[in-house]
Order: sequence, then C-alpha cells, then structure tokens
Amino acid sequence: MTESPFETDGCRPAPRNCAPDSRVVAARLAALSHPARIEIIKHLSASNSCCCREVVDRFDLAQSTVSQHLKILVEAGLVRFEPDRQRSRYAVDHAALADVSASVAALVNSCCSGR
Amino acid sequence: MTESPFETDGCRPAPRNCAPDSRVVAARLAALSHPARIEIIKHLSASNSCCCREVVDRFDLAQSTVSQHLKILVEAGLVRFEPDRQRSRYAVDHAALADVSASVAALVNSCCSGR
DNA sequence: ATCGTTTATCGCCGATGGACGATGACCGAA
DNA sequence: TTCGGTCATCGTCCATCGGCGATAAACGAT
Repeated sequence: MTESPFETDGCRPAPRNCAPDSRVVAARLAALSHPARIEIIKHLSASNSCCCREVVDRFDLAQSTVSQHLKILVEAGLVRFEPDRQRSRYAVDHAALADVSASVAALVNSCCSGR
Repeated sequence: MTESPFETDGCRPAPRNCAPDSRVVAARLAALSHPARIEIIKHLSASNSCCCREVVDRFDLAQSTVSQHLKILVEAGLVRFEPDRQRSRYAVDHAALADVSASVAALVNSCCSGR
C-alpha cells in the first residue's frame, strides 16, 4: 500500500449532496466505532508503542484479527506504523486523534450555534 | 419491536476484556459514522426540528432509507422523536451530542495523559 | 541451513449495514 | 367516504464487517 488513507476515497458511500467533510469525519469515526479498536488505541497509548503481538496477548483475539484492526486504524490515520526488524511498531497518532475530537466538537458546535 | 437499543446490549460484539465503556462509546460513534447521518444531524439542527419528508427532500435518498437513518439516530439517543399529527418531528438532542463529544475528548485525553 | 517468532494477507463464513420498492397505517382535506 | 400526503415497517438485494485458521514472508538465533 502506498500511504494516505484518503488519497482517493476510502470513505463510505454518501448521498450526492453530502459535504465531503462529512465523509472524512464519518470515515474516521467508523475507525473508532468498534470497542476493540478503542481498547487497542488505549493500550497503544498507555504503552507508548506496541507490536502486534503485545496487543494479541492483551486481548483474546486471533492474531489475524488484531492485525486487521491495526490496519484499519492505520488506514484511518489514527495510528502510525513503522516496521522494526521483524516486529511492527504501532503508535497512536495523538495529533490525528485530537483532530477527530476537534471534528466532533466542531460538529456539535455547528449544531448548537445554529439555534 | 420492543424498545431501547441498550437494554441488554445493542452494542457491537467486543472481546472479553473490553471496558463496557468502550462498547457504549463505540455504539454512539457508530451512529455518527455515516456521512448521511452526519448531514442529517446538521440539517435537523439548522432547522431546529424537521419531519421525515423535509429530510427526504433535502437529500436524494428514498424515504424508507431516511426513515431508517433517523431511527438509528433516535435509537442512539442523538435525536429526539415526537409524533406530531401525521408528521414525525425529529430534533437533535444537543445534550446527547455534547456528551458524545465529551466521550471522544475523554478518550483522547486519556491517551495523552498516559504519556 | 534450519528453526522459532512475528507479522500480513488470503479465503471463508455468518452477521450486519445500507439501499430500495412496496405496503399498510394514519390523518387532514375535500 | 374518498383522496392525497406522510410515515414506519417489511422483505429483498448486495456489499461490507468481523472473526477465524492457514499460509507465506521476513528475520534473528542457533
């Protein structure tokens, strides 16, 4: 794979007149909308950075499943990936995470300001 | 149908050692993780309250599809529903929305504080 | 070279999501 | 009552998700 999670699309299908913004926000929230991935994010953050195996040990999920969740998080740009010898180091991208938080806050604000 | 989306569960499946919190947050984010629903939330908020038809006119989605999206938002507690004659009035629950925002912010904070 | 470990990917499967059209209920107006 | 508009629900279809085991690649150590 090349890189950016949003190069072309990678978002859910949306009706015609949806702001592109909504698609991006939705895609990021989708990455966060699974309990296992939320826990993985927490775990990564607490450990600063982890390899896949550490996460597998923590949760009782198959290694392939964890790898898949990690991939989804990386593709959403919420987690950074760096190969390290035969390991893979995964670390939370705090800026991206903060950005998601800001996006949600902005949505909520836009909803309240319009009243 | 009987009732509340969370009576027993209504959340996504989660590995054993997921904080119950994560399931609740994930469920709410799931409701927000679709571009159409985000746009619907914005529209509801801008109009203060809408009936289903108004939303259908705004987006080119079938009435049944919009109704389904609204149902999901209501079940997630993000939108309030009130029957009004033969119409249905839908309005954003700003408190609930703010709560979601707070949940995400808390997640992000917990990730940053642990460093 | 061989083994053990770690990882990503593949294929499969059941379940869910998202879209639609059709239908029937409800209600106001004619 | 009948008609038109609004709505929720049902059934269907297709795509995606989420889980798993199996496999192969990569690499360090023996």
